[in-house]
Amino acid sequence: MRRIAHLDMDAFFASVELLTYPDLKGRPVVVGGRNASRPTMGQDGGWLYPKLKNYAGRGVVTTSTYEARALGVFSGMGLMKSAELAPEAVLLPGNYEAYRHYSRLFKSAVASVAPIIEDRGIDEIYIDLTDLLQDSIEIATQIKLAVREATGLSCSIGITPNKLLSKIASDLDKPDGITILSQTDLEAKIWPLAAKKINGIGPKATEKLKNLEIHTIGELARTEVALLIEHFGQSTGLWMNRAAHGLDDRPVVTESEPRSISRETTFVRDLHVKTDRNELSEIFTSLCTKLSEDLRRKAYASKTLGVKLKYADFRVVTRDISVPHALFEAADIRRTAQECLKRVPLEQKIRLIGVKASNLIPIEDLSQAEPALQADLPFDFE
DNA sequence: TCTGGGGTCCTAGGACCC
DNA sequence: TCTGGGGTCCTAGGACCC
Repeated sequence: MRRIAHLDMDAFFASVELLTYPDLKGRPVVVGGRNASRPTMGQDGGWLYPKLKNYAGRGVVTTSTYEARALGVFSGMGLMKSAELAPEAVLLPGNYEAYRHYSRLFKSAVASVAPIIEDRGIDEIYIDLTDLLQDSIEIATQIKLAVREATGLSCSIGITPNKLLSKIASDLDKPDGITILSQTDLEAKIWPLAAKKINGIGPKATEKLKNLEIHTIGELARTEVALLIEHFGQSTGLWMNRAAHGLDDRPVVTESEPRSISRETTFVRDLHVKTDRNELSEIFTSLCTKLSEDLRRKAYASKTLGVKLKYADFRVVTRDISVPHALFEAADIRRTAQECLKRVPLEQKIRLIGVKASNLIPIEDLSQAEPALQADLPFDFE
């Protein structure tokens, strides 16, 4: 039997901000907004904080403190809408360098206790505890202490036989909690929960399940697998059934290569190629330059370049193109992405543009004989 | 002035090859 | 003059996650 932990940092971005602004502790605080202003120092040496109600512009809530969540403000919510719910809440712009710094700190603190770690983004990880000797409760306590000593931050931990259950478990006692479950807890602790608590069941699937009168994980577990396959297809249907029974074989993956690297930006106002050509062109070039820098820094070249456009009405289109020789120079990216752009309808106003590199080849593998050079053999020997 | 940015994985049709 | 079955790659879109 495996023993897998899921660790989730509590309100991570907001909590990092509270380290800088400790007097905000206990108040509703929201992180988000691209051009939100930083707090300024007042006459008396105290901080003056910008309020949510004074923000104007595009943008969503990235993280909110538990006090803000109590007012109905959650991640992903538009800032203008959240200002109606919590006008007096403090709004801070994101400081991603600081978040990455604390992310590295907490992950290395965990590694000092339990080294088999799967990265799941900036604020959460899976940990394989199977080969450790101590009780789960002891390990969890030790990990939380190490994280707190390294960062001053709290986290919540779930420990169960697999990733699926641990992800659910870590959410059951938040913030600063520890939840340890075994398969025998399934009926009592997991089945009463909403089906969307299963990682992988999102808004669309939840809606479809609701139409089948399936709301909880228990109801999902008691549904004939044939019915699930009928509505969701073979692989999703089988997976949903297994998930509802708490079954999940996925290993903790400690290393992986990136599949794609991308840059995108939403404009302050919607733009049109006809009237805003120069501005668009400048933004497009700058995205290509940044993407090139990202590729160089991570030491990858790309054989498939793509563009993404979001129209004013939120429709999204993508176009991509594969090239015979992997590239990473800004000028090459710009030229190739331009080819993709030519195939996108541009009659309407645009709110977002993005550039993506996929089919990534590590730069160190690049000097190997290029397949294109060998492709010109005169005969087909088969 | 509702709705960010960076990712992963899956599906599905068509081209092309054997 | 009529019909295979695999396989891979490419492209576009969509669901989902943090």
